[in-house]
Amino acid sequence: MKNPTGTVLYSIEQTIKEYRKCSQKNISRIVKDITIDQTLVLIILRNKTTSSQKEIADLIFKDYASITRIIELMVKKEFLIRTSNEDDRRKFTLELTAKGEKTLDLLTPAIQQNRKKALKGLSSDEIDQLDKILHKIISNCKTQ
Amino acid sequence: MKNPTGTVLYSIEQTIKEYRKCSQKNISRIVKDITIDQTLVLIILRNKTTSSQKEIADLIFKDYASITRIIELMVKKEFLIRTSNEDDRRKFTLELTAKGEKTLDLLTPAIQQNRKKALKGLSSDEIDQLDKILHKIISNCKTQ
DNA sequence: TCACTTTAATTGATATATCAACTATATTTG
DNA sequence: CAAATATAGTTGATATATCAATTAAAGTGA
Repeated sequence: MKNPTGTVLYSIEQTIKEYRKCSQKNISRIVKDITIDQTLVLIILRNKTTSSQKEIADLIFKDYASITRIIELMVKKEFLIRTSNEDDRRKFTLELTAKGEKTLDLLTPAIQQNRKKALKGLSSDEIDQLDKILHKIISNCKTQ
Repeated sequence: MKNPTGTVLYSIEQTIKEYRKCSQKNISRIVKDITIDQTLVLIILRNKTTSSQKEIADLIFKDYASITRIIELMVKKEFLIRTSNEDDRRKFTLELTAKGEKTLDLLTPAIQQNRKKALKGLSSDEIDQLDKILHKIISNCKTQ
């Protein structure tokens, strides 16, 4: 393997890119006009309808600015309804529309299949090991 | 740890994001006006001045369209010189300018430090393990 | 209560990601 | 050789990433 950096960090980047590419392809087969990031937002909001944009951003490691624009698109495409939160008028309440629900239902099998496919042949021991090492790297990067 | 997907794939994404954020911050301290992707292109071109845009794209998993635009910016900022290749006139030859060389020299210690910091406390055994598992995932994603 | 600080979200600017359509040049094949 | 095909790169459109500056609403403390 030619690796211009000579570090495993390069493999991490390669992995996530391959996974995203493959996931997007499978999702697009079923629903055109939705991205995997938008799908992830649907997943988050289905479980917890009270999420604010900040909570979503923190949950999926995105900038608030990115979330603003993703949500905006999803509202325009009628996957979501955004209403201002009366308890805290800086916030919004985000909910799936019927179309959003239906879309997520349609995509759920593909999403599960994508994950299963990516992790095929890995023992739960290997996955635990992987997660542990990754979190060590995350913590290293965070300590400044 | 709250993980909305419940899979390690989420940790992979988180890891690369933290690493990129941390790397960009340290690079920006030294050279303003350069991105980590541009830095990576400098690194690649220093080792092998004959690289075409396609070769660079394949090496760092980027779309040809992305490379076109990254190179364009780097030429504009005078990090690179782009000349058309007489052997194959579809291609270009890319070379670092003196400014590109100097910039990379300036950044090299920070780049090495970033990598070292991210992987601090990991045994070479763990790193091998990590790389092996990641390549299994990559290969899973590629087999369609 | 009023000034100060913090928080949630937005906006503008710029960089990158991705897909599709396209141009120009090379290569292959009948 | 001519037609078909493949390759290298570009361009347009749209989505996301990131930073900095800004707005509006809460929260805090004297």
